[in-house]
Parts: sequence; C-alpha cells; structure tokens
Amino acid sequence: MLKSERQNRIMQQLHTTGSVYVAELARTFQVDAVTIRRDLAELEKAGQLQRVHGGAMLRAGQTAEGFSTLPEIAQKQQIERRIAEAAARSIPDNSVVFLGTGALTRAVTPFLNKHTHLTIITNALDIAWYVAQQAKLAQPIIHTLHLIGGQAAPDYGLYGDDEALRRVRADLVIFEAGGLDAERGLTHDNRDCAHMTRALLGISSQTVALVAPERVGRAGAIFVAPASEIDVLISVHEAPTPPLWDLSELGVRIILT
Amino acid sequence: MLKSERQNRIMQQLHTTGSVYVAELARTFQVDAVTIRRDLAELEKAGQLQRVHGGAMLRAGQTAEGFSTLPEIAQKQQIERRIAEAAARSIPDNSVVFLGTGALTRAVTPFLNKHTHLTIITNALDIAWYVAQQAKLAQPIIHTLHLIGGQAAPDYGLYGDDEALRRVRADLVIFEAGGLDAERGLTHDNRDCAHMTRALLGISSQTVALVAPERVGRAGAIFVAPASEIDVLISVHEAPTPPLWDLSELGVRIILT
DNA sequence: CTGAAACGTGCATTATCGTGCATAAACGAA
DNA sequence: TTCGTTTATGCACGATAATGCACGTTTCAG
Repeated sequence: MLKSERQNRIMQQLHTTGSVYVAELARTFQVDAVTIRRDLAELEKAGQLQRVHGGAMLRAGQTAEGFSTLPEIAQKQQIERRIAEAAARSIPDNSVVFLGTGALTRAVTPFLNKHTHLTIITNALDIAWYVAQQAKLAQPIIHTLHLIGGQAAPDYGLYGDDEALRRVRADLVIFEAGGLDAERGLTHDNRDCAHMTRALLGISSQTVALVAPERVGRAGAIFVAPASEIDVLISVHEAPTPPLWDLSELGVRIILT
Repeated sequence: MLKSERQNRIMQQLHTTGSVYVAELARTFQVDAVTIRRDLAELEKAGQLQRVHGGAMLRAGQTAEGFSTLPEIAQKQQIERRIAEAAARSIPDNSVVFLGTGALTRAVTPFLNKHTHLTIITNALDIAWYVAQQAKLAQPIIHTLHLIGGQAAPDYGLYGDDEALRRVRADLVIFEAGGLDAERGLTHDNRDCAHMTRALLGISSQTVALVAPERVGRAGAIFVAPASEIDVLISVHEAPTPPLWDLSELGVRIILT
C-alpha cells in the first residue's frame, strides 16, 4: 500500500469518527506504530489534523458534527474508550456478536480489528457503516457484517423489524444501558431502544452491558429486564461501588477498567 | 503495445481503483519499471495524476467532483448525474420510494432534498448512511428512512432477508439494471442483486429502471424478469435506439435525458 | 510517585527513483 | 537503398524514500 494512500484513508477515518488511534491504525494497515506516527506528523504539519497522545483528532472547527474542544471530550472519550476496549477483550475470536446502538457500543468497533473471523450483527446504522468502511480498508476482509433492518431513528438505531431479530442468534450481545440498578433492573430512556434490548436478551447465551459510570445505580424511564438477566457489566472504577455490590449479589459479573 | 495505449490503460485503472503501483504495472504490461515511471512522469506533467513514491494517485478532487481530464470518465459521471436527476423528478412528493443498490441509484440521493415527506426504503448501506446524514443536516427532518436488513456485500448491498422485503410496500421502486433488452428481459450480473430486484418487482405498483446507455439492449449473466415488468426506463440520448423501440413496443415508458 | 504505554530518534535494510548510456525500431531525406 | 534522426525501451548504478527495530525519554492514569 502506498504511503499517501494510507494517509488518505487515515484522514477518511478521521472524518467519519472524529478521532484515530495510533495502535489501531497500525493494526489495520499492518505497519509499525512508528510509521503511523510519522504519517500523523506529516499530516499535522500539513494542517490536516491535530496530534494528541495516542492518536490524532480533527482540529477545532474541522469536524462535521461540531465536536467540542480537545480536553473536554478527552475526558469523556477516555472513559468511553476504556469501557469499549474492555468490551472488545471480552469477545472471543470466531464468534457471533451483536452490537446494539449507542456511543459506548459504537466505540467498541475500532477495537474489533484485533479479532479474526467475527460475525457482527447490529441494528445501528453508524456501526454498520463504520465496520463496512473498515472492511474496505483492511486488505483481508475478516469480518462478516449483518444488519437488522428497520426504521432509522435519530440515534442511528434501526427499529421495528422484530421478526428479523427472531431469526438471528449470537454468542454475545453487547449493548448500552440507560440505567442499571439491582432493584430497579436494567432500564432505558428510549422506548425503541428498550424494546430492542429486551428482544436482544433472548437471542444470546451471554449478555454484556456497557454502563457509563453515571448510569450505575440509576434508573431510566423504561424498564427493560431485571438485573439478573445481565451476565457481565462493564464500567470504570469511577463508578459508585455500593450499587455494584448489589449487582454482584445478583450474579452479575463486574468488570471495571 | 503502444505507449499511448499503455498510458490510457494506466489512467483507466487509476480511475477504477484510485491508485496504481509501479511494480504492479510493470508486471502487467511486461515492461521495465523505468518505462512505467516515464509514463507516470508524462501523465503527471499533463496534469492527469499525482505521482507518489511507489506509484501514483489521482489528485485531490479529481475523484470526488469529476474534474477528470479523461473525457470518458467525465462523460460517464455526467451521464450518471443526468439519469439520477431524471429519476428524482419521477418521484412524487409524499410517496414511499424504494432505492436499490448501485452507483446510479446512489446518485439519486443528493436530489431528494427537493422533495417533501418522502419515505425512503433501501437495502443499500451507503444510501442509508447518506440519507441519514442528510436528515441530520436539514433541520426539519422531512424524510423517513427504512432499511432492509441482511448481510453486507462489498457493493454495500444488504442481502438475504427476504422476509423483511415481503412486509414492505412502495409507491415506486427505483433500481439499476445490469442489462435490459426486449427479448432477453431485465438481467443482472450479480446473483444477490438479481434476486433482490426480482423481489422488488412485487412490492410496488410502479417500477423504474435506471439503465446506463451501454447496458441498453444488452444482457447480463442472470435473468431477473421479462422487460414488460418494467414501467419506466430512464436512460440518456446516447443509448442505442433500436432496442429502445422494441422495449417501447412492450409497453415500457422510455425517458431519455 | 510509579509503572505502563506512547513518543522521538538514530541506524540499518529494503524498495524505489532518476539519470546516463546503449540498443533497436521507425521515419524521412538524400 | 542508405544514412542520420527521432522515439521507445532496457540496463546499471548512485541517490533517495519508506519502513522497522532498538533504546532512551516523555506522558499519563492510578
């Protein structure tokens, strides 16, 4: 692969996701991390991006989605990234994994190029688009992508085709929780998302909930399922511990990162 | 092989793949790498490409907007746009329209923001993504987007979920033809795409086929349906007329633009 | 404060590049 | 025909670019 070709694709990914990581790029392009760093240095000198520790971002005003400034998102993205990476580690090779909607779940996708022969099922348009793009970038197309249809919602979720859900199964479902509490169970704020998550619990033997720290021990508007339905909870150390103990009592395996 | 012939082919490949490699070209044309480099140097001086270490790429903006100096390519994109715009004109407001896969169909999407209250159904991941992005930009979300699920193919098509297709209907289906001929009917080169198109013919009262001029009167590998199933054919004046007459005889309405 | 991860840099290796020179075919004028 | 010129191509070789590895330094989260 040509150097400029690689750099073009880096910029391409940067424009679709808002940020790129050195280690991740090195994996997808099968080159040493130092090569990626040199690429990023060149692109930065050309004013095309802003390097940060671990990767690069678009400079302020360059992004389409109106991202805020660097330090601001760095905090939130850091947590997001930690959870996402832990989630990716919980995925075995050669498995079928369902990814639900949401930013946390979306953050898992960049780490999937570590795996081989995954089958990815999703009802999120943004995740599907990202995975498809990744597949075009990496020379050996290692993943199979399957999309659940439905009507597109503003969160890029595709909802409404319950029939299609009944015809798939997965080794692992990974979804985001709107709220998770031992007593009040798994909850969501979005009706469609809640309905989808409820259906998801039935198609897999193992369920993984990604929970932002501020969502631990809290409850959203709509009840989805009792907390005991969750097999694994992934969050960060910043999350409040008492609710986690209660969840642990119910048999939920807690992973903090 | 003549030098100019070789250079034409180089440009041709460059426009289809986006980049070319010196070593690879030298192998395919059975010439020394020096010769290829001299070719690339000439083409660069003529402004047709951008040389880089190891090969060459199209210059920025040459792919996206079609400012190519290669007349064939520019013409091809212009034809695409003409057909797409005519197709958009054939869509009434407040209707349900199905868009199939393919570059021609994809080209229709930019023209859809003229309409009000469309419901767009598609099985193409790229079209869905584009429409969803558009919806985020335009403040009043005027279109409803519905996606047919399935397994993602390299052409961004989602195939395999025939059940989901049976549960939708549309006022209009717009799809691309791999070939269209009065005698041999509507054909495709891709099996999945053919299957999908066949299913599409049943869900709508009106079917619109977008046909590139070189596909008129020709036939692809796989038979889809008799030509009489097509209600409207959209192509350009450059298309050969005799096959169009035959199609007109069968009741197909011909729109040339 | 500390360990792990990321960073930058020098060096070695490999692939690619540019150029001068040689060969050969095509072409036109004597 | 014959000879000089032009053009296209190949080969050789010193120069340059791209990349990986190693090692010391910096950054960052806990």
